[in-house]
Amino acid sequence: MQQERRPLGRPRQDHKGKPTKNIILDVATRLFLEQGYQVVSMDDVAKKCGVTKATVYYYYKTKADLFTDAMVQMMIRIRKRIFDILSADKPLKERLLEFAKAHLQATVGIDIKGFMKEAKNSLSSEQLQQMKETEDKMYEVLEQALINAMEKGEIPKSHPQLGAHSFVALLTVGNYKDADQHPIFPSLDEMAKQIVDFYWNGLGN
Amino acid sequence: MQQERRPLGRPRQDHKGKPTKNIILDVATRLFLEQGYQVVSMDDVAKKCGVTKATVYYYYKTKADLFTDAMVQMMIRIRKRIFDILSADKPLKERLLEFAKAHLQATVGIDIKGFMKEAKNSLSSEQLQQMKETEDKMYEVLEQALINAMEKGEIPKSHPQLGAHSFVALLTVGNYKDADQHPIFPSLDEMAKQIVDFYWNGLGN
Amino acid sequence: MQQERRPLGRPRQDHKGKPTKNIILDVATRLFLEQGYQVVSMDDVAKKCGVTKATVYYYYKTKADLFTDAMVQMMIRIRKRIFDILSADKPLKERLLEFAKAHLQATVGIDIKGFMKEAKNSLSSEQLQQMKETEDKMYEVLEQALINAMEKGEIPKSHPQLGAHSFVALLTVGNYKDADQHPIFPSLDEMAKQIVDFYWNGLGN
Amino acid sequence: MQQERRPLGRPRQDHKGKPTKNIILDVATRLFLEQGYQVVSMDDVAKKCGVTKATVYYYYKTKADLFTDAMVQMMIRIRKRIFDILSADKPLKERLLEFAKAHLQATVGIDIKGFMKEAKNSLSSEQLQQMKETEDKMYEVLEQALINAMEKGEIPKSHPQLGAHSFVALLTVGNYKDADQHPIFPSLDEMAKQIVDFYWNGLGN
DNA sequence: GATGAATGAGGCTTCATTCAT
DNA sequence: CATGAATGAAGCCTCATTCAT
Repeated sequence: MQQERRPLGRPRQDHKGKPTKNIILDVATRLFLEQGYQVVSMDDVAKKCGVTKATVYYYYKTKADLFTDAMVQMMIRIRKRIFDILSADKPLKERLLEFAKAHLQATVGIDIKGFMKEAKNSLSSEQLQQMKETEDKMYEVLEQALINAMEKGEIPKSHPQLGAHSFVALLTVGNYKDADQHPIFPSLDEMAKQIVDFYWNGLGN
Repeated sequence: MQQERRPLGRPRQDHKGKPTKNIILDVATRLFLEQGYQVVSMDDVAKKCGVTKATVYYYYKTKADLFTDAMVQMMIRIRKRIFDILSADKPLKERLLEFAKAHLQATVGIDIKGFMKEAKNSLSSEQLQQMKETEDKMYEVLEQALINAMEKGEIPKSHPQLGAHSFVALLTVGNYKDADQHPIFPSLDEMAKQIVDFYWNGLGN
Repeated sequence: MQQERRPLGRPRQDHKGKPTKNIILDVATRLFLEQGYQVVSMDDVAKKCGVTKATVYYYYKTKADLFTDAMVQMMIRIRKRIFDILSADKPLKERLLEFAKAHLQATVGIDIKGFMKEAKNSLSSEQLQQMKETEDKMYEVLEQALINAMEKGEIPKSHPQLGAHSFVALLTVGNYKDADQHPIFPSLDEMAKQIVDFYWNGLGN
Repeated sequence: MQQERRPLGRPRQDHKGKPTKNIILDVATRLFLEQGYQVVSMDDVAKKCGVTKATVYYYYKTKADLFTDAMVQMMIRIRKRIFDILSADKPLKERLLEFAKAHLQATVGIDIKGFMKEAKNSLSSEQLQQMKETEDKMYEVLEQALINAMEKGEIPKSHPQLGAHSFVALLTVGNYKDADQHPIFPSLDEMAKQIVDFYWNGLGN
């Protein structure tokens, strides 16, 4: 239950102690996020884990299963982190700023839509459904925070679902780099601040 | 060893009007947008075109070439459409609304970032660069419209690049559907209006 | 999308004795020698082995790998046989005669030069180097026998490397057949004798 | 992408006045000798000639035809050169030395045996026969020179066919390079001299 | 003469998946 | 638990060849 606290810096290759199934899931998550569903092969996962393909299949019946589990678990973890950040006893704007910073620091941009399009032909409808539902729950956390803020009069009443999705959509702007690899703002903090300011205006404040 | 005679060669000119190369490019564009780079096979493209794989390779030396050309040409077309819409002699907000409607009507969400991540290991750096540059030019059209509006005092001065990317990012919200396949707003027009309103506030108006 | 169930997987152990990898290597060696690198396809090899292409790739990552291993192992075997023949306690000329007979009986003419030219664009430089070195070691065995004979005064002192290569070159004459399929001498033994006599003179005896 | 750009400024090989068919044959000969039958494609030949594949097919009905013609014409040219060299009014040994030098200077080692093995599955039996016959005629020139020398008492009487083939076989030693790319003798002239000396002894002189 | 367009066949390689051990 | 061995399917790409123009 207790999520291990990640020290700052890179996650290392060091799979000591962890049960094999967890190693596989972690490695798979990272690979899928970095390269996409199709490009990552079961053998890639196995090799990075230091086991054989057959072992991966021992834990996950199909690649689609592994992918679904990886994405779902990841979204659950993200939801928890979002929840923690948004539960702090601070003004909403400050909480959103922290949310933005955390999201932009994550090396991977979580583009569920993109992943779903790529995998849509390979996943069963149950699996797609399961991912969709987990994704929805992620957004609900943010929605709820907006609803609470509206009820407390911290922000004007408006469509909370639109608000939640807009915020996450705006965050993707932070990952943009132009043809010369320059991001829109040089520092992550500046980027986060600008996005939140823009968003805050958009909410009607 | 005897060679068998086979009925090969150029079939009688089958003039349906469009040159084969264009057919291929159009079909490929559609398939790539719908399913992503990896999932679409050269054979898929060929079959949908009613030609053989070899014919596709006659016009495009590699799958990466076909993909790059498809994406670049598409972005050029989109840029033209954006330019036309934004060149109208109307208040900016109305032009943006039209932009939004047009974009949401297009069956495809143009998620260049997602495509690039998926294809990044398959494309040459020249190809990636070419796509990036074309993408930048797309955004520049919107940026320029924002700059003009700022100079005319139609909107407050702010970071036009951020503004351009934010707008496009917000549009993606329009494609969202929840686990029950419900979009955030039932009608496209309503969706577009809400997004533009939100955006308009974000610009500081 | 539903995956179909297929009856794949490891078939019941079909122990004919030789491990599959050895079968593949042996068959590949024979095919490459008979037909050359380019003409032999991985599928040819697989079919002659009674396995599928994928099985061949399970043991050899590329065709070039399979070829290199096949040629190297073969040259090592040949070197051993040459060594055995030349190690006998007999006059050099008799040993050379036996060498010649053995070589002419072998169905394959070992034309490393030819193989290398054909494969040179397909092999990595490491692979070419490995083959070259193994080839050199083959010749060294014959060189050493010549050096020993020179030291014992059995033949006049001369350039042993030239001597070794000349002998092998002369042996290729034995495989010549004219347009009517007639060899130069009707019997192998006669052919061998004539070549060795010619060679023996050439050495200056 | 546009790929026109044909009309002006093509830095192509300058095949001046020669008729197209000759250009094709010359280019094909060179390519086949350098790389072998299988590796050279009709398109390779066409491109090096500055024409299209269809043009090559206009002159040669099949690749096997082109190959056969190329090889046969080449062997005829070689036969002429051998004939010229061997017709000089000099002692046989000197003529052989010149033969050897000329052969070793030619960039390509003419290994008909190797070519035939590689092409054997692709050529018709008529084509194989034709090449064989032309090859035989090449050797006959040398045979005849040996016969004449025997009749003049310049060399002992022996089997002229064996003598001819042995000489050509020995010449291949001149092209050998070890794993470090060192030939047996550093200079071509020295190599030729050593080979001819060895051969001369072999003839029984 | 020469070419542009097209094709069927086939070659190399990868991959998800299976199953006996 | 874990793996080694195997496979069918499919994907990318090349090539000899053909034929209308």
